[in-house]
Amino acid sequence: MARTKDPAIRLRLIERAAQMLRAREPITLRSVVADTGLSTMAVYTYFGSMDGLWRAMRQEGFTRLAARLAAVAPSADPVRDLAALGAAYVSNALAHPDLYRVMFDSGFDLEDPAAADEGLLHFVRAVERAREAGRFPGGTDAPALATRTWIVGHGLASLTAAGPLPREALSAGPALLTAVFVDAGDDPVQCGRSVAEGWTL
Amino acid sequence: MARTKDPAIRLRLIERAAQMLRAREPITLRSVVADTGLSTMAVYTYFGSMDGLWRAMRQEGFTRLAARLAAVAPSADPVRDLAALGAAYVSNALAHPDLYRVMFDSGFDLEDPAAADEGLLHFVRAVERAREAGRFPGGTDAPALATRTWIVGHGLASLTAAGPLPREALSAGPALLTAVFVDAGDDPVQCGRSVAEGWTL
DNA sequence: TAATATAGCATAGCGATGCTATATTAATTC
DNA sequence: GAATTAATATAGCATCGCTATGCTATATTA
Repeated sequence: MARTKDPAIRLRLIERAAQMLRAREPITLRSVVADTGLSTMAVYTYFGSMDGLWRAMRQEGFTRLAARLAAVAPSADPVRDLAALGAAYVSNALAHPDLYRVMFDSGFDLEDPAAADEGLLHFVRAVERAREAGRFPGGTDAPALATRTWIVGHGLASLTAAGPLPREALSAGPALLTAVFVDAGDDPVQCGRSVAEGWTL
Repeated sequence: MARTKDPAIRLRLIERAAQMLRAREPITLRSVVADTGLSTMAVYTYFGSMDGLWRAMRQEGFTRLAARLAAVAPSADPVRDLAALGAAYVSNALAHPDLYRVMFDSGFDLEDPAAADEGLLHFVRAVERAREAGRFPGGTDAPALATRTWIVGHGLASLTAAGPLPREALSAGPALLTAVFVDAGDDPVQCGRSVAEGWTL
């Protein structure tokens, strides 16, 4: 047929763009391909448009987040794990604040929305394990409770990593998670211990 | 001296830009002044740069939000008022999702940051009234508790108005607020009533 | 009241942007 | 090894934000 696309080039462009984003350098059609030996057409071959490149970067952000959440090792205490997941979520946003901001820009259009759902799934599974362990006797279903945890994590991450709140505001994390989990039926004292144990930034 | 700036022109440009933002039309230097009888220089006279116009729009967003929160009439039940403030916050984001997104873009640089603080102050005062009413016997100080409420509100608003969550996710609002307020020491039953009463979208 | 100073305004143009049309190159298939 | 075809390189287009320049209108002053 003809010469084929090289996936490595695609990854190199995404990585380079992410690096420029971190360095707060302007990401333009010509600047991303500069010094790479590639021409501007590479962007259109691999991403269709400049918007496509941004979309791919968002995707990459969610993929990395999912990997970060997957690296949280489940323990015998599922509520501790939930707090650890929340901490990992916020920690990821703090480590890559600009990428985190881009992830939720432009109406959340991704190439593969399932990658974002996969991240939430880690929370859902932890909630289910907590329920099986009898920690959440309340009637709230697992996806709803996982979503509440996500809402808290996103609010905290968004306002501290890419917003007006100072880093000290991160101390609100354990308190908020404890409040949500106790509301779901967990014992206040035990919950406080579990959250404190899991929340490590 | 010379001819003077007309504040009305400034407002007209901001309003027009906000309208184009809502209509999802591209906001460019030339498009904002098109059909207004003004030249492109007007933007630089009144805002210094295109970035200045965006900054002014963010400011306008926070001003409208503050006005919206100020319109929440305090009642005899300060916890109800807190929920009402939260609902007003989310409701404002839902009514102007694009403006809300812009408000938290670009590193949160505003002309007058005090306008944003003023919005938070409504929450702080409501928390103080609740404390005086004996609803929050816990030791958490008012600003911290108000910030927690804001974090929850922003997480909910950000993910539903300008994010991936569907409108049904708004039902998490009362549950989250109740969890936070009960954690602060309020009676669960009374708190549930107050929040349900105040949370009107 | 008339001259002057000055701030706002309109115009034109610059460099840079995202994108596309066209020609060239290189890899695959027969 | 020729034909086919997709990826690449080049050049150019419309438009972007921005600024230099000259003009106009108003406020101050004599």
